[in-house]
Amino acid sequence: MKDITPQQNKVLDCIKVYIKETGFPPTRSDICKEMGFKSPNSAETHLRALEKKGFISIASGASRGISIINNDIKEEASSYNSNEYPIVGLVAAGSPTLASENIEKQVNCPSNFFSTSFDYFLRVKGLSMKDAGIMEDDLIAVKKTHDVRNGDIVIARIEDEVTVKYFRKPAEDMVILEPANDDFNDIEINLRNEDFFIEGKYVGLIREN
Amino acid sequence: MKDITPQQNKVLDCIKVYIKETGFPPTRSDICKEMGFKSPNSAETHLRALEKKGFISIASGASRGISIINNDIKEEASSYNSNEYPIVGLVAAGSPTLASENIEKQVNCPSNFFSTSFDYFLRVKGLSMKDAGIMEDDLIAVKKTHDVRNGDIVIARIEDEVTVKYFRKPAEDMVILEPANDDFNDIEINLRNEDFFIEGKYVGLIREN
DNA sequence: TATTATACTGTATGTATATTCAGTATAATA
DNA sequence: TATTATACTGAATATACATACAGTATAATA
Repeated sequence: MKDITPQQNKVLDCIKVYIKETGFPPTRSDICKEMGFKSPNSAETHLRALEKKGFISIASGASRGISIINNDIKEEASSYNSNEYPIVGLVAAGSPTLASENIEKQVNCPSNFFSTSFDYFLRVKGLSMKDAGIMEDDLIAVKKTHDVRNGDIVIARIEDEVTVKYFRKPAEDMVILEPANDDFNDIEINLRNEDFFIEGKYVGLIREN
Repeated sequence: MKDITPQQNKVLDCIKVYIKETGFPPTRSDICKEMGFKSPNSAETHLRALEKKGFISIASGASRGISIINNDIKEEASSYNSNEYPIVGLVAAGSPTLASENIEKQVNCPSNFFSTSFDYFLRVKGLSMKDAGIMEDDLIAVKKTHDVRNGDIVIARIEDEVTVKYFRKPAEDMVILEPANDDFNDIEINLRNEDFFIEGKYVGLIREN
């Protein structure tokens, strides 16, 4: 698809606004009023350009026969790609996080809800991340990844226990998990001795009150 | 609103289908083709009945000037219960909260996302509710209501300032707004002297990281 | 019983509207 | 340099369309 010019974009926007406000598309004359044109042909040529470039379709002969073609993938995703995401509890035993017995329920949520994509929600237990604003029973959106950096809030598994903490790696064989609450202590993990696994990364939070 | 007749409902459906398929509303003649009428006046009288009963509006003089009037209840019940909600900033001046200039953007969110329905998202400024897990730049889901109880987290306006705090009403003419942060002090409001208004109630929270 | 709402056919008409033709001007390509 | 795309004004016109008027018929109210 060819690039839209700034002026054509203005015309396209003005059509969208008109439809949103009135419920039906504008005439050439309506576009002229909105855009300040003095000839209906100004609107006509813009419409033909927008049609040629695939942004709208024009029904021949019909009045107000303009319809917006939604070929913007991102836009389409935002309006229609609403998916079910599982909510899992903080499972103590070393069973797979997403095993069906751990799934509390499925919630409907737009896939692009947070700036980063995510894979599931985790129901938080305890107040170890209180000062980061993560409270008991909050749902945190987790992106499954091993690529985490110092300062990230991670979902980690140590031996059989799953926990949410700040991540810090001061040495090649060492990881420190820091809570955001003075009542809790840092957890030091020696990667040579202990069974340690990064489940994923915290990318967002939802709280129901 | 008066009851719709079966035939009028057919006409209304046919208009909705036409809009969905073409992107613009039908003419009287189009309706005749769809419905099998032989006179444009058949469509006209149905349209006038639908207008009178509040199901559509008809722009006078405009071709295809039909627009469907959404009654909210029906939409919530039928469609994918996914809606656009506005995000508003904490507006200092006494301008209406939902005025377009205050709307940061619209986000798509299932309407039943939180256990309580809500009307808009408010972008939080400051850390006065930190110990309640409400951090700077969080989005709190606000339900517009005046019916708040002691202990609720409310969105209130004092004079020209909007704030989020715990609500307590120890006496008939007094309200105390309590922050959830030791660095902040309670706000006492004398309802007889001060301009005080409850914008709504906190029912949920979303954080993007 | 008279009136009003529903549910149509059929004709007519002014105007709203799409669309073509004729120009002017500028910037970007080939 | 010639050509094409963009960005307009201005006028003309065939037709798409809303809408009024004149009827017919049935069922539901008042």
